Amino acid sequence: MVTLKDIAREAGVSVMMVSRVVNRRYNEVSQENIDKIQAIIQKLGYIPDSSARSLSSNSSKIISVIIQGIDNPMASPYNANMLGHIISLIQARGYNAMVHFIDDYAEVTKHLRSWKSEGAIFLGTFDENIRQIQEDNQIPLIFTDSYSSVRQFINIGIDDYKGGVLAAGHFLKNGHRDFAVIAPHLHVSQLIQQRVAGFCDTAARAGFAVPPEHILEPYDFEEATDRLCALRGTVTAVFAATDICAIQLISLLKKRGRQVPEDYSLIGFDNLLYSAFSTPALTTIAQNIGQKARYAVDTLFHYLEDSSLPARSVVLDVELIERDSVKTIVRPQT
Amino acid sequence: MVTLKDIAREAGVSVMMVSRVVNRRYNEVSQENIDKIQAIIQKLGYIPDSSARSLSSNSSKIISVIIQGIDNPMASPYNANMLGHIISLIQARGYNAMVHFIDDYAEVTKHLRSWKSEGAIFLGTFDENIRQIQEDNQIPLIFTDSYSSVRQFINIGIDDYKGGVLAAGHFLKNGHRDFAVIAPHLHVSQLIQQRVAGFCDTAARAGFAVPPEHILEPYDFEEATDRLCALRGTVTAVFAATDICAIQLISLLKKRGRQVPEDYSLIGFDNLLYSAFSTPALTTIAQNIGQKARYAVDTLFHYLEDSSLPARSVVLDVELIERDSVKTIVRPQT
DNA sequence: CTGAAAGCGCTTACAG
DNA sequence: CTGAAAGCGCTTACAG
Repeated sequence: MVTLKDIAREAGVSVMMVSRVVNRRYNEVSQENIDKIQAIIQKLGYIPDSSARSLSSNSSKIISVIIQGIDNPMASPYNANMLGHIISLIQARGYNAMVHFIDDYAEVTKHLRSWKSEGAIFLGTFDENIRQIQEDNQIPLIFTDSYSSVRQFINIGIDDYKGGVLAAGHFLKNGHRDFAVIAPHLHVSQLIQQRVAGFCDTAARAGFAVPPEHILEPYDFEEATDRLCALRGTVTAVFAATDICAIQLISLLKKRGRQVPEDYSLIGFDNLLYSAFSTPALTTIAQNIGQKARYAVDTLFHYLEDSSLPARSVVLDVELIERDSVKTIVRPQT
Repeated sequence: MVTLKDIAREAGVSVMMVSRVVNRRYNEVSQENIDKIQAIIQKLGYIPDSSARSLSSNSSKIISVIIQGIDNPMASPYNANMLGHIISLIQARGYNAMVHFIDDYAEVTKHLRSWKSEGAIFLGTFDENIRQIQEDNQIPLIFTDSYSSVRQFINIGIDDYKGGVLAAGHFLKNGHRDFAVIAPHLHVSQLIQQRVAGFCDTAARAGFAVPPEHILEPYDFEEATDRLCALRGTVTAVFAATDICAIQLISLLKKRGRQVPEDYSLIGFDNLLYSAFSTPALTTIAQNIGQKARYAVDTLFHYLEDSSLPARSVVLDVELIERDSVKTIVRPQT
């Protein structure tokens, strides 16, 4: 292994001179030495040892991405996309990305500390543990899509409530009055709760409240589809709180002889790539995942540069993407 | 920050004693000291410094996952899934996963060396650079889905050729004779070439060779769909070398007024989650991504434990999953 | 079972 | 512009 010492010996200078050149502190070194040392670095293929650097300078150049769930959270295209963008952006800034799948929040601290992570970005629902995580780790922590009563925390999220409002509004505009909601993880995820609340509040305000038994939290999608089909009355419109849920629903309804949008109109949430390719193409609430990732990383580096800044959260906008999964019901004049 | 020294002072023992306890070398320490030291570790919330450990012991406990492409390679559900499984498995063994998106293979060495990665798993097409990467890095390197003329390299792949054979066989069995192939990255990816070769060889052997102009390498999918529709003759069956390609094709054909399977029968490759939910559900060649990830990680640790083992590659099996995207053509007896 | 010494490869802080 | 010294927090190798 080639070390600073090797370069120094070869160049006939001190280790410090080489260190300065490696770190581009060129104004502290004569041009002659810069040239000589760089040539030798090149020749010997010197690569700095990051762990030594981390130990002595107390800066690791590591950013951790903490993802909730240990059973392949990448099966979610949303997580996969966010992670992909985040890693790209971290790299582009010359930092290294360490990824951790976490179930037990106590693991978070262990991991962040042992590698001296300079900051962390969280994907998933950490709502309950945000306070504790923050107390244990005095580095910039960027949460995404979190809702928490903690006053000071940095969150990059979207306007989930508005998404629900838009979905309900679109159904109402198209003549729908009998609604159902399919909301995975409803009881644990405030994000899902917000989407559902936006939807239900809007429907109720228009005089068409969603009965509680029409709000389904799937145990699995097969079972939820059965429950949906078994609902009394004549539900014509279904709001699925995630696209993954919506896409599977289309296929499962089809298996039961029901068509979207003929039998059920459907609106999803997220605007994943596949939503455009389903049949029918899915009308959905779009969020811009690339933008969200960029905000998360930019915000993190913002705090890395100035840790005294006040905690500032970001709420990104959402919009309705109209495709083919909502049918218009023409009602007789009353 | 709490260090070994702090624990040692508090316990009235040497730093070495604490180090032994931390590393569970219990047979080298009296029970009395074990108990005392563990209690203090607990009380002070000691977390070992990984960079110090890496520097002094020359073992980092880091495994790098190198993924080809810098423009969000996670947009590919295949990559996302593999990465997810791989990270889970690396973690489960008490190692840390560092993820790097790479375009320039020279970056690989820089990254692996600077963090003293103990091993690496590669996703993507590194075929051309495998030899160089291996020469530069004397650690276990596990490639996936690679084809290379390098004699000694470890690859975890699937039987891509057989996948093509199965697809062609299924079409033939269902009465198809006029074929087209859509193969993204055909000219750069030997993996795709294998799939196509298996398909074309089988068709040709049955007397229904695929004309070269029927083998389409898409620039983008819109354009490829146009080219497919414009083909002379009466193509009835299309082999898409990836599911992503197949799913988009279904939707793009529909926009042009052509139905799958009525106008074109279609077989994909990979059996991604969404293949089951497309309309029609996609007949495809299945590979087991979880299994492939497991082999990759198991093989890596195998070599970590005994670096003298000979390079051994693994070829996993594939199978045809019949769904609804292939129609049977009944031909008049001749 | 226990501990003092040296060293991993780098940076910080200082003196010149 | 240059370099000698000390130290980051741990482990290795050795002596007892």
